[in-house]
Amino acid sequence: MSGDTRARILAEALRQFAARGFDGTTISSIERGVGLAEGTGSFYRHFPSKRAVFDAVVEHELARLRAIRPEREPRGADGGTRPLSERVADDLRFLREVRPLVEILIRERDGMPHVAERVRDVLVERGLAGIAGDLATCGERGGEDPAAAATVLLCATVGYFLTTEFFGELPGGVDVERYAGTLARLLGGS
Amino acid sequence: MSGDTRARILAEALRQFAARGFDGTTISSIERGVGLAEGTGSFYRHFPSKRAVFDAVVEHELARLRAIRPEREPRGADGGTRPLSERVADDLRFLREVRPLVEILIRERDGMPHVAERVRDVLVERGLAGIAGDLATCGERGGEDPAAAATVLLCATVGYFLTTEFFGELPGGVDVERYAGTLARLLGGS
DNA sequence: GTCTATACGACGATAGAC
DNA sequence: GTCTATCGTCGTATAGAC
Repeated sequence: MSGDTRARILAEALRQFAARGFDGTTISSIERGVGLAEGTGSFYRHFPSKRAVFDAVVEHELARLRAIRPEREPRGADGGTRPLSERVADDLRFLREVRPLVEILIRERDGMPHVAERVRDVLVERGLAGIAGDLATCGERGGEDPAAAATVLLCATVGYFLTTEFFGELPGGVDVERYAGTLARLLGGS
Repeated sequence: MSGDTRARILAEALRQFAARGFDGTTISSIERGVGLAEGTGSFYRHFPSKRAVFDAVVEHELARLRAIRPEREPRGADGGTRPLSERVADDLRFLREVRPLVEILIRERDGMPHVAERVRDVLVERGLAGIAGDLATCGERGGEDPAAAATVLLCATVGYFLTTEFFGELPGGVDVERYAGTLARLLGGS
């Protein structure tokens, strides 16, 4: 039960960094969160510094997200191209998993530009490439400017996620399925 | 030159709160930013506490944004309905003005839920209502679900803003005009 | 591996001279 | 209205007993 204290610190630190930021999180509050006595330096038996646990949290999250990122243009045997609306719904589910790291990135992106770049790589770069592929393999109209249409698809997806997560429920209460369906329809997919 | 120290503190505090957050901003750094000697309590001759200047900054920004928010469904004499793409570009220009307050809101939204609600009102609520009006007055197709189409328009606009501001340049380098034009075309507007 | 105790610095805030 | 000086508190981190 005590051998995995390091892992419990990692999970607790992720929660607190995402909720209250780096400065708003204290060693004492992490200790309390994992059941250690507050104010004692027991934390330091597992990590050498606050910054060290922060870096470890980011690395751990990046590795986890790379593992669960939805596959684009599946190379599997089925080969069937799923409707665009289902792919948008996939992306929105994936974005929910990314939320803690995005929360950390938004608060702490100054002073950690390398992390910003790696998150950007996982989310934006691969997202756009995959979305452009979606539009192509679906054979849908991208209009006269398919590259810009792919950008619209990406921004509309990320925008729905950020707006609902950071500003609360959307007016009109458009849920994920309805949103994904409408977006796909506007882009010409089913 | 010294009578407006209070106003200079307000402007400097806005900059620092947006760039480094509430905790990351110190009274000393504000004093230094406005030319006062660092570490002296001169700040306190103008505001009673750090929290007080924070609240004043938020109020000041909210008032400024309400004043410059782009008018929807103009009641002016011209009466001409501008193309949807120009309205999207208007919104994106407005969002650039909102950036400091959004930056503050994203970092500090816990512990100031009333502010989150007021910003949400200025941006999302009125934004959606105005956008729905845009779609209606433009007489464009919203597809089979005009309300959801309006939500897509809003999220695509906010998403472009947040993605470029927080994650840097978009891959493919789609600029504002190209993005606004493509988005309007997909929604059926010119 | 967890505790007691503490050193050290940073920051918010106040008192009071000028 | 700005400065000098200082108090109190909190947070990171370390030393060392158990």
